[in-house]
Amino acid sequence: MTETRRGRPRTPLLSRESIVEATLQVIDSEGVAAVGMRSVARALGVDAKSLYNHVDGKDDLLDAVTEHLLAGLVLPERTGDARRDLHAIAASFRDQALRHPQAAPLVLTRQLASSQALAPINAVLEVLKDAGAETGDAVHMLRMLLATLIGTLLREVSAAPTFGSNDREGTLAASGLPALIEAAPHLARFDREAEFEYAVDLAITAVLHRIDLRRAR
Amino acid sequence: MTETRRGRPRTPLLSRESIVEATLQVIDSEGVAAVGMRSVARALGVDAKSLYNHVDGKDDLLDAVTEHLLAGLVLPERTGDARRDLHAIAASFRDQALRHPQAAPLVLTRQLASSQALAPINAVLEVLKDAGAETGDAVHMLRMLLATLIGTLLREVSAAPTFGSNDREGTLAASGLPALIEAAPHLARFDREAEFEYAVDLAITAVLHRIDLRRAR
DNA sequence: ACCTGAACACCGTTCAAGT
DNA sequence: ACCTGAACACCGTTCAAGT
Repeated sequence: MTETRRGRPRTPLLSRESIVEATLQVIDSEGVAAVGMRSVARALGVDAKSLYNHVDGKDDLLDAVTEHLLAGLVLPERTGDARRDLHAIAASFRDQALRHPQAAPLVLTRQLASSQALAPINAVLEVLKDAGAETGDAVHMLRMLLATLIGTLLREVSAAPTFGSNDREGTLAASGLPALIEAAPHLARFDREAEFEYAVDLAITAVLHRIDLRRAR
Repeated sequence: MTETRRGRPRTPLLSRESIVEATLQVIDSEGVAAVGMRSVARALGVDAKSLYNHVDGKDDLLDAVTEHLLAGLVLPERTGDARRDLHAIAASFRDQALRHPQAAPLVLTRQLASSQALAPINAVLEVLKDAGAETGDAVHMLRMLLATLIGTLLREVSAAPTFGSNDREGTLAASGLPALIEAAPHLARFDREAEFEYAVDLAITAVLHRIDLRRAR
């Protein structure tokens, strides 16, 4: 009966964006394992069920966070030097992934068909193509570069097993494995930045080298 | 008072080993997300709380599964050919990881100081050293190889974003990104075995090439 | 359109029993 | 030594309200 009654508008308390930001707060302060409908809602001073008006569920929430992070990636200007350009793309991906270190596993691990994820892919393909790679090869190279990048970063945020960093040397020394014992001092130290540079540089070198080989027929 | 009374021995229903095996059954049939104290106990016809007599909690249970899988890795015989040997180690790692495809993320992702994990590390270091790598370099190379291996396998079991496989070409075509559109047909196909060979071979080639460079001073 | 109360079917884990 | 009943403090999610 009173359908025409224009009630107070009441600006909405929540939005997908504000929920994503609150989730990032939870992740930054308590880790990704602490993310839940209830914890995120608490950070917003709201009931957990309210989130369902803006988000499809927990899984969709985590997708939204991942997408948000990927969207923040800033692609570097092309310089014309393939090595420099690939390096710059990798570096900006790393920068973005490490802006919220606790959230990194999301970005590195979640399968996302999102358009946000496509821009960096396109950028890498462009560089490879201009460097002389045939399209089919470029895709294989892209995948190899991505694998190295992801594997390296996963390790850096220490969610992957590479057995170094704070492995106490004792375990290694007690292993009875000679090559391991000899390398123990090196395995015990881990310079994140240097390790990233090393792995990415090696991968890029390999790719560019292979392009040259193919071009020479 | 009746302490001397030797009651029926009653062979225990559970063991750490049997629990691990039941967990693998759950993982194989319902995925790693379905693992829980209750689901594993159900597979054993036992109450969930009983598991706590053999396992420290859910996290320790998953560690035990990871360790069990790593322990099953069979290292190949050395042939003297570094390339062949590295390839064989990578292949046996992949074989083991794919024996329980749903469990692969565990093996690829869980930080484990376990001695089970050390044997393959030692094997790679040995090959690199015999190929002429200085110990410090060998550790960097090991980490790079591992990163590529893990990144590739994560993608293969489709827990990592590389944007191919069943990405419908439509999304790519609609992206408006030229290099992506051109590569769409290649991005849409993904031969697991071939992709693995390609990435691992590229990484191994890069490492062996760098060893040669260093040896030449 | 957006938020919540009541409610449901789950979790992992502790601890005091029981045998 | 090993297993469980009772119990606790959690989960994600649905649905029928309320405004």
